[in-house]
Amino acid sequence: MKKFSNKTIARAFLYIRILDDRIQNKQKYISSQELSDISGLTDVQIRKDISLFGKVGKPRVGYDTKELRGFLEAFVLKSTVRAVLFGVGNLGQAILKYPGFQTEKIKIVAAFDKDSRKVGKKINGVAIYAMKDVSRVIHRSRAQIAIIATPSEASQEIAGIITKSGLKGIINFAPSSLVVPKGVSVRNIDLSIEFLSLFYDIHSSRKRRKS
Amino acid sequence: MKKFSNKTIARAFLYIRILDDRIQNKQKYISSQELSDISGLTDVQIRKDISLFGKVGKPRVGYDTKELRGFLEAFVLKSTVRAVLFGVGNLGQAILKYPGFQTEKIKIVAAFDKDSRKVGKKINGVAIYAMKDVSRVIHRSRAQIAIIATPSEASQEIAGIITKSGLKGIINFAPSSLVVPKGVSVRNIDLSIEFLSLFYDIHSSRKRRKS
DNA sequence: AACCAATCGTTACAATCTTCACGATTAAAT
DNA sequence: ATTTAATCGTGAAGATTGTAACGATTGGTT
Repeated sequence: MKKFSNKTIARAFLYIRILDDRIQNKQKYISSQELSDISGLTDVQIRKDISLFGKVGKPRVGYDTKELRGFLEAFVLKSTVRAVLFGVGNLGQAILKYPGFQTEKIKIVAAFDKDSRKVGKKINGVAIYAMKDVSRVIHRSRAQIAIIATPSEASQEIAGIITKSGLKGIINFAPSSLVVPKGVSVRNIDLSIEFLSLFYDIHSSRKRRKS
Repeated sequence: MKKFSNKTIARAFLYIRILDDRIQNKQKYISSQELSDISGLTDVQIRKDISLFGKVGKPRVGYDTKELRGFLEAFVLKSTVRAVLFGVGNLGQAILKYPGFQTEKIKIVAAFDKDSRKVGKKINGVAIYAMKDVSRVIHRSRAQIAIIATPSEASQEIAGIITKSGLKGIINFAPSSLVVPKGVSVRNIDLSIEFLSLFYDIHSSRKRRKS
């Protein structure tokens, strides 16, 4: 399979979202310039990204919104992503209700929590299970990635459970670094670091750039 | 002021957090190798990052944990960050209770919500105000950055209110791109994109790297 | 005192990512 | 039919980021 960089892929998803919005508004074509205005990226970068996947734009016109949407999707969005969630506190519940997942091909198929009062309930249609059922539920639901939204103290232990169950991808919201076996991908989403680096950005540089 | 790259700064915050943990455990020294094992970054990168700030390591011993902590902090963490939050739904409440903020120098000083039933309440010690009071509360609280945790539809309008109030930094959790004046920094935290790109990562490349 | 091993700091190198410059293409106007 | 203007696609240059190699320093060992 041809390999595209992480950054290109992340931008491709952004383009797809913008395209979905324009398709809904019955817009037939969109130029790299317009995509640039919306996304904050440069028009050249957008053309370059898209051209990595293939030639699909029409000179003088731009890109056919539906065609480009389908084109990008074929490369990056082959199937629905099924995820399981660990930790149904505020953050976990926020994730279960996250609006971006409704339209995207992301489905949270099960949740787990230590609190026995939560077990057996459903939130936004997703059932909450006890920790002892993790392995069984993961296999039965054919989950592909896991989300850790527990307190930091529990995150490493849960990462172990997750990898033992065979999952190869983890999104970690706990402010901790996880040790995982080779072959497992981790994305750390660290709110503190986002805050602090934004703050640093504001204070250090007066001539601003887009993030 | 000397300028460091965003990536270096983000890693510096990560080092600080690791150091805090080790300082709590009374560990006196730490090597770049140990930092590497914990963080997943290479030891060379760590030494290089740290050396950008200055010479502070001791050959054959490593870095004095407290000294390095203080050293990094002096460069990147000059003062407490005061933030206001827009939208007190699940995500907003998760942010208000986010454990990473307790120890870090991040303080959420006020929250806003359209829902009049929420206005006047407090969550985790943070008062919730009505939207009409935004400007007044921002100025009185001397907030520096804003967090958008509202539905997407509202995010652009709120970004306008925020920038009119003079804030220069926005963290946007809504799956939308914001148009802001020059001089305002935006960090988009887009959960869909994180999920999808992790999923792509798992499927495309079999020879894995750390993220 | 001399040696050894661990560790930092740094220069040079490599890889990745972005921007630039410009030719190619095509719809519309005349 | 010709011209024009908008837009794409892309090879080359430039910028940024990460890696490797290795000398310099120092605590411990003999």
